[in-house]
Amino acid sequence: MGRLKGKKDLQTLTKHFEAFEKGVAKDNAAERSGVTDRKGKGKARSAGQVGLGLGSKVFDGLRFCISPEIGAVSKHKSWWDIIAKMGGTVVIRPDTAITHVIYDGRSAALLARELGLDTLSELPEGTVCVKWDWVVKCKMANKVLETGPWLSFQKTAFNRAFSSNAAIREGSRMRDITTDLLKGRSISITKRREPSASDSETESSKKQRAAPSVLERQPQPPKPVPQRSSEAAPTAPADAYRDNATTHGAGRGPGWENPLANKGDGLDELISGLQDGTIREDEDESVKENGIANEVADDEYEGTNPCLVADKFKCGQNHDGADDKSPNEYLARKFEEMYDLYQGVAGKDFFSVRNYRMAAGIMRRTPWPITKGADASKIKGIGANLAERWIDEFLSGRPGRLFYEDTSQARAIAAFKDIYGVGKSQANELYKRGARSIDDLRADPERYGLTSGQQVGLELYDDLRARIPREECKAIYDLVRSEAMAIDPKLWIEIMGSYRRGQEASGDVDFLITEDTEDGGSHAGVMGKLVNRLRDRGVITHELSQPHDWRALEAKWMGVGRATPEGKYRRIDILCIPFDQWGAALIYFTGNDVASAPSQTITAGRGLSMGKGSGSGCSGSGRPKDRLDVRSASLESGFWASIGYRFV
DNA sequence: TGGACCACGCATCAGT
DNA sequence: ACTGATGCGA
DNA sequence: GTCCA
Repeated sequence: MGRLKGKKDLQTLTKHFEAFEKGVAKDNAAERSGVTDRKGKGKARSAGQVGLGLGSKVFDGLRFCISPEIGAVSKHKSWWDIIAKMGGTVVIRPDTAITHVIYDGRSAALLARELGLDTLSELPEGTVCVKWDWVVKCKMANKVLETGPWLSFQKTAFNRAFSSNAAIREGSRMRDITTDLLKGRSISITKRREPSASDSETESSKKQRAAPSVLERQPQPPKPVPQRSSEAAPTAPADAYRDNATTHGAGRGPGWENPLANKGDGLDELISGLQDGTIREDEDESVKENGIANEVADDEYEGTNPCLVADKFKCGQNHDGADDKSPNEYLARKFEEMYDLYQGVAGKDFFSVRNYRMAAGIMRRTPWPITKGADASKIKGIGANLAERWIDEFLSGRPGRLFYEDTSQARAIAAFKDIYGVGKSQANELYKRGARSIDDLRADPERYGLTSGQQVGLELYDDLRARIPREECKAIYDLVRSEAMAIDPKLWIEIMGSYRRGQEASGDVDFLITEDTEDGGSHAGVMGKLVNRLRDRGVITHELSQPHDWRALEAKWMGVGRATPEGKYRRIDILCIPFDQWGAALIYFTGNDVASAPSQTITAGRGLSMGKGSGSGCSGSGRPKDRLDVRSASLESGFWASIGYRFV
């Protein structure tokens, strides 16, 4: 009887709560400035005002934790409101300053779990668990009543454990609000997870984890195509394709040779050029951002990096080795540490984390030694926050916030994030809900409300995490291609990703499919047939996402399959694209970290965008950026040249 | 002070 | 049933 | 997180 159906509930409620907190802050401000008539509308409010009279803060100094409950958003809202009106403070997660917990349920173990604690003994000493009724009575009496009759749990095991276990709390890392006022910081409970008696009592009857969502549903049968060809592609006016057609017909550019006729197409050569040792496959993220950072830094300090473009994506630049050139290597590493650490941490927004990474690049590229934060804040990209809060702390040499981060938590969350379908947000949520290992999740999947896709990810955790040997990619490719050919021999189908980059192993296998429209052909509808056939052959075993429109020229399918019934399960993506995007898509979806990631970045930096939007120049929308349709192949070579990027 | 900064398609879900 | 927001992968 | 209107 999960009171908490899923993590979504908590998230939703949290959102409401944040809104509520804002409202309270505003109200307080308004009160201070003498505005008494607030535009509140709940009956709870007026009742409270009537009952209390002005300035009567019955709950002044008390701090309440109300555990989230599903399907009760409005109830909680009114509860918060009432307590706030009575002068109390409301929090949604327990901290070291709470005085009361509102709980109407029946089991201490349940409550502990809902609070994200291992046991209630982690609550601050003296915390009282009371039923909501107590608040109501207090409100009516206009004073704080004895809690006796309204205790959530009568004097029993809980209360005993409570008082006798005070010492344990030393180890608990429940948020100490006296030292940690940081907003958004997640509460970390690192006490070893010891299943309590009540845990097993309430959980043992759980049924086996839900079966992985094996395919049972067939894609819809093909329908007649209303639209006739890619000319009608919605992404750009027909004019935009004129040029493409030319290049198209010529078929000169890299990636334009028909793979059927010519297995190794032009891009392969380009790719091989990429691999000549200066480029490391796994550099990914930091590379592109360093690119920006370099640019930024270079603006400020000309001459430090004479060969800007050339250097930018040569990831050969030492990342971890001694970089003697930089007097600020120490700081750079610290920021890289921060980036690694916070990347998986909820509560840090995308841009903040990205800036840590940028800061690392800036540090490394700043030619003069930074000795204090104030110096650094002069640099574009380093603001007051980074300078004062972080750089000064790093330079002080004292263990700072970074030092105190909980690595066991980080490790658990990192493991969760490796589950397909579980990202930063969910990984943190799972931890909050008490999970500490993959086995915890497997032992009781229902408790965590995993989606079907996530269940597949959990079920196939090891397989999906494993790299796929090139050999096996090839085997899968052959299977897929033969089915595709059986559907329509004129299809173009190419394997993408790291396989295409010549890597020895890949994380997944993805396919790009199109068909030349020249002779009226079209690959519309192929996706469904192909998936069906592969499923029948047992190549495809699980489905993770389907295209909205199986017959669209642009469609994406994601799932799991294997080359042989004994083989490991592998992630498989299939992508259909309009024919005229083939060339660009080859580059784009080959997804080379060197080519694709920085190309987005670098174009963005130059006021261009790789979005699939309009053709060139959409000033009408007032958009600051000119749009360059990269997907139009004719622009391809010119595009890459225009941004000053060369493959070799 | 508040918005821009940011790929995009699909799944899921809150709100209505 | 529909819409908009969010999370996710890549 | 920083930067800019």
